Amino acid sequence: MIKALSNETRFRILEWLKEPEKHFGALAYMHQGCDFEGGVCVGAIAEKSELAQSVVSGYLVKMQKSGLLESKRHGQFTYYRRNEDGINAFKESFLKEL
Amino acid sequence: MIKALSNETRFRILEWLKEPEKHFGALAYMHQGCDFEGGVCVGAIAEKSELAQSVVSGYLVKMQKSGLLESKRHGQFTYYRRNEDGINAFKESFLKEL
DNA sequence: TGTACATTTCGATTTAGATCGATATAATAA
DNA sequence: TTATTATATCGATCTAAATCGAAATGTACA
Repeated sequence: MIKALSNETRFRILEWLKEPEKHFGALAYMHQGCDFEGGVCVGAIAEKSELAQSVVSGYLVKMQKSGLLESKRHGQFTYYRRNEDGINAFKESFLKEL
Repeated sequence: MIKALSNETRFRILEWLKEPEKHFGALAYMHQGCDFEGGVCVGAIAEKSELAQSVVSGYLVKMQKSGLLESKRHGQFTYYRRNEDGINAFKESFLKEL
């Protein structure tokens, strides 16, 4: 997880996803009431980060595997959002071990 | 600082330095009452990490510049110890931003 | 002063990470 | 079924990190 955070773009993505409505267009993220609130689709994150779509796709997979993000496929879109449980667990172990 | 922590050896060094007396020989670290208590010399850290001394020297410089460690030269030895202020500041900003 | 030892710096090599474009896969819509 | 769009994967290239041994620097001491 530390390695996932050690890249500046990946770090920023995690910040953007704290407030999707502030950083992404209304069509890019899933709204209140849906079954994956706060999730943002890959293309929107790629556009915002100004990196190739393939790069960002790989980043997101990596961040999910490390426990920073969680994802859900919805039709042709894959939505990613913060995995708050994973992040909090990381924070705790970080405070203890460091 | 995140990048400094993203290397496993560097991370372990920081852990070792939490309890120098448990991880290093009595001659390797500075004892209570001296002017740099808890400091461990480069050679001892290099030996423990099983990497070339030149590698570890570079690591320690990097960790100091990032704010994780502080150092003091004492004769021919350079002693390194945790920079608790820097580490705590990092923890705080980490909890807030993440 | 010159030898011994600790540390740092340097140059070279190997490995890992970043990044892209092209292609493959998956889902939708005509 | 075919064309379109979204995402994921692949192969190639370039850059950064890891790592080593050798040489340079700094310090102590005979």
